[in-house]
Amino acid sequence: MIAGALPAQTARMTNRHRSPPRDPFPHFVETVLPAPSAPALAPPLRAIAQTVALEGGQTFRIERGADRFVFIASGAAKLVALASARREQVVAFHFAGDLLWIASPPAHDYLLAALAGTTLVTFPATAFISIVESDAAVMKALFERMQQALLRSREKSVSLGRKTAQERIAGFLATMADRIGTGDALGPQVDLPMSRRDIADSLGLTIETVSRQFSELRAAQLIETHGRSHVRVCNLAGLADRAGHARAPL
Amino acid sequence: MIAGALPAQTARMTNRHRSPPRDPFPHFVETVLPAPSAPALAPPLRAIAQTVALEGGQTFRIERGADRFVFIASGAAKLVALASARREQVVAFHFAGDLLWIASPPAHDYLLAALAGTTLVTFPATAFISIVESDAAVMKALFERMQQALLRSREKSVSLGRKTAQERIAGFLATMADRIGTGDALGPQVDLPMSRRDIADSLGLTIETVSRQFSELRAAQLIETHGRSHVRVCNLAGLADRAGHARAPL
DNA sequence: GGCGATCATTGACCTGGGTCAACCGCCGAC
DNA sequence: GTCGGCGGTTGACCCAGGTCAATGATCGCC
Repeated sequence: MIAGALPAQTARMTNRHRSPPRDPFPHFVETVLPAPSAPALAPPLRAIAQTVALEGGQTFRIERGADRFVFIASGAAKLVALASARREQVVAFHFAGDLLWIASPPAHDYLLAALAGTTLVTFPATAFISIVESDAAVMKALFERMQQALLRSREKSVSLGRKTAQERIAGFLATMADRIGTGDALGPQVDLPMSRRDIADSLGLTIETVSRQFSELRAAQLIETHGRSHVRVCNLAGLADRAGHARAPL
Repeated sequence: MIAGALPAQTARMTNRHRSPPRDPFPHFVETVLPAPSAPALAPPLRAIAQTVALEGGQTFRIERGADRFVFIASGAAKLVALASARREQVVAFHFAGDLLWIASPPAHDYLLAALAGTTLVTFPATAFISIVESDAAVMKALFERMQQALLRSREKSVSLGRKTAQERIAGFLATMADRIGTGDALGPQVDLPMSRRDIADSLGLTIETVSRQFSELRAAQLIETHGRSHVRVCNLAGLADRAGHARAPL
């Protein structure tokens, strides 16, 4: 079940920031379980929990038919659907604090790949549900997380189905500024944990197109980039504008 | 909240099959509520339920900030995100028996449009949840429906992000054969309730491309069509093959 | 049964972004 | 510091599918 490294990538993945192996389970409890529910549910959940530490580039594969819940205690990861040999679709990015659910899919295989050092707490879905199902508050919390995932996925459908390359990139950067940006909302900074390839695979584009659009947004003074991953958003409104998030007036 | 007709469409929408206005609420109860939960929950749910009958082409719009659950008692509908003036993305098709949840979206407006005569039972989301949240079995059932919606949405992302026009159409037809097909699995027949435009808006294509791909699949003997909406799948395996549903070997 | 509007199909052409290829520059290793 | 390699950028070209336009098929209506 665990973490075969993608062939080409491991060599250079160093353990620069090897953090002390602190138990991530309490973090899961306080993030996911409403306070009143925690004491009763934490012990049985801990009994079925598995903790996985991934280095950047390593993957967590879901075998066919074995649904799992995965809590991201730290780090960042991409959820990838394998359409075929050289066609991967990044279905979602997930960051520390996210809880996701990966199912046995009808049409494609999925895998979760760490973008950097990442710690996961995972549970078999059926056992997880049967522990938690009697607790309405937890089910409601789960439910709301799934709603959010569904909403994000639908927004992605709009992006993939009806937007130009520039709109997708602008929307992507605006979303990232919102989800993992630092600094004030007027000039947020983002340290992108994913490569250009990951961005391309998420937005249904190629790395070349991603790169060209970054260059255009840079030329238009909407963003500044430093190094491969650091982006400073100079004009968030302008960016959102180019993202084509048009609502019906009023 | 209700059913403004899309401007251009109402004129010809006739009430050919005007069915007697049977109360759809019991259908909701038996489809969505597990039997043991029904007696306790049905009355309070009925108190907040609104029944809506739509003719083909009429829409049910969700106003900003008012999440609703919608049960489709009969008929068929498309859930549309309004990307902008002439860019609509059909985010999902739904058929009788489906329960969906429509939220106040962050970036786009959504609306539900009937593809034919359709009966809905709708509930304000917050009130609905607070009634059912104490019932683990119902929450679990809701949860599973949302999982399925999420899975479908992710599959749509793969389709929109990484598939060719022909793969999208083949996959669409295979899915429709599965969801609303009649007859044996070897030669299922489908009566498509949606127009070519709806299909195009769902798959991120244009009507012309949809039409061309239908023609190609017809020429390849994979399907036969009669009239606008009737499709007979002659070779489901071949269709699935062209859908590019490549799983990793094994 | 025939009319007419709308939807679907087909063809000709065009373009956004994919593909292929060359180069650059960041970053970790030593 | 300098070296090497990978990831990113840039340019030239091409093609799947979008656009524009004209014709044909359905189907509700009278």
